[in-house]
Amino acid sequence: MKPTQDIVAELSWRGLIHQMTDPEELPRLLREQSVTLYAGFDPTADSLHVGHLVALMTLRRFQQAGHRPVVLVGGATGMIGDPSGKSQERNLLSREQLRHNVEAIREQLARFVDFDCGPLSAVLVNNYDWMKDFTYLDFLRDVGKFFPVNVMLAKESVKARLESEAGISYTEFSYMLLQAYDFVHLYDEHGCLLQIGGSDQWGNITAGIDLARRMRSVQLYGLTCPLLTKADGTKMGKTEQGALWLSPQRTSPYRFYQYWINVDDADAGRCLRFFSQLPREEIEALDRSREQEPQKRASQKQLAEELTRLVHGPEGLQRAQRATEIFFGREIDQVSQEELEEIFADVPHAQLPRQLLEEGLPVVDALVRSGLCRSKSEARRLLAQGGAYVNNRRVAEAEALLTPEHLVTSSSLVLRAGRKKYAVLQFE
RNA sequence: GGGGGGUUUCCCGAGCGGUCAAAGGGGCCAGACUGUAAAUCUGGUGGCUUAUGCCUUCGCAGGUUCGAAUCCUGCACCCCCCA
Repeated sequence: MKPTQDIVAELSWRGLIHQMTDPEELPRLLREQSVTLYAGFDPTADSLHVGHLVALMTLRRFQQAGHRPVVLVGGATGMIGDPSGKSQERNLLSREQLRHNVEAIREQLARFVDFDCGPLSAVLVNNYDWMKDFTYLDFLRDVGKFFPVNVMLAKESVKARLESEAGISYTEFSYMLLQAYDFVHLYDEHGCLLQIGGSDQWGNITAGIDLARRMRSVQLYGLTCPLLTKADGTKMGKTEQGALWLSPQRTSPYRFYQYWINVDDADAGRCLRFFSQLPREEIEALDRSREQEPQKRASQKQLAEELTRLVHGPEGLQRAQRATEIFFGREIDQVSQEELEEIFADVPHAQLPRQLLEEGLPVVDALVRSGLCRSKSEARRLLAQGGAYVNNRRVAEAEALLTPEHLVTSSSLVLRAGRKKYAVLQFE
């Protein structure tokens, strides 16, 4: 079977190739035949995050180009902890936790690759399945024997930790053996020839290639994607609340959407190339749009729309856009309780007795009780500086009172502090 | 073991015994400008019934004094020099 597209050329103009083994042979192979390839994801949390998105999208592109992806969930490797790119030894997760995480991640993966499309259907595997019965002695004899420690010590992931205060445990040191063996196993079981991953995975990937050569006398390949960093050098996908997660429970579709809407111009081009499905001409048209009419923010809108739809589905996107309209729109008038609940779903809510409102609740108190201000002094300051809003209408008088007239539904009203911080007050 | 220096509000850092809730910078918050951007500018940045008022805060515990972050004593931790 032939691939439908030159994947290397595609990845290349998008800037998605950091390194590959055998740059002569691999592109030719990928042009000539449909290849089975894999990428692994360790279940360190019950959701993937934006950091995983580069590899995920690349896997997706491979499938669309006519190759077959194997997605590996690291039930076994997750028990050990990958030292790559980590400056500290990490705590081990419990088996319970891992099982839960594996299940959760499994569902998310289905959004990116197609598990039901004939011969190119993606395959989902868990390395716990083949590692769990591998005894320590067998592993040392069959796999460990092929790993010269001096080579292992030279790997960047290990070297960095050896030189640091934190050091590295034998457990994490052994991580690369497991990942290397995964590659060999997937070659045996699925004819997997290529492993892809982030640039920090290079050492682990080449370890697998070496192992396959020694154990099976076969030539496997590796390809890594660059790490997604911002123009200022910091990591993409970090928010004040921590990582930007793919799970709607951890990061609401609204916040996910907003993250991309707010991407810096300097980063938008790279993001589009990395994450968008748009063809080259359209992305270049967006580049021009950013130059000539930046205020339209066409790139950010495209990015936010496409990614939110992919990760949260069309309904998720719609909710995020509707919320955006309200959040950045004019005054909030009458809305139904359901609508308000939906739009402000991930905004903090506070419940107060209705009587307070009947008696007239000072805005200062409301700001504190909603959690938007930490003290009355802070609330007064906010009021004085013009940063306090009730139902998106600025309130500046320090003594202003909230009354039932301020309700936008039968029992709720919306407070805002500054540009973007909201809270819903419910009176019962 | 001997000698010296330090510990200040989120961080760095200044601080005459009263006029110190404590300079300045950073960060953070708000506002203006704008494109829900960046840069810039302005204001704010312990709490309280907003008050020429009260309370809490300057490593910890005591003391001197009308009055202490500022002086004294002890304790803890950190740094430097000599042995």
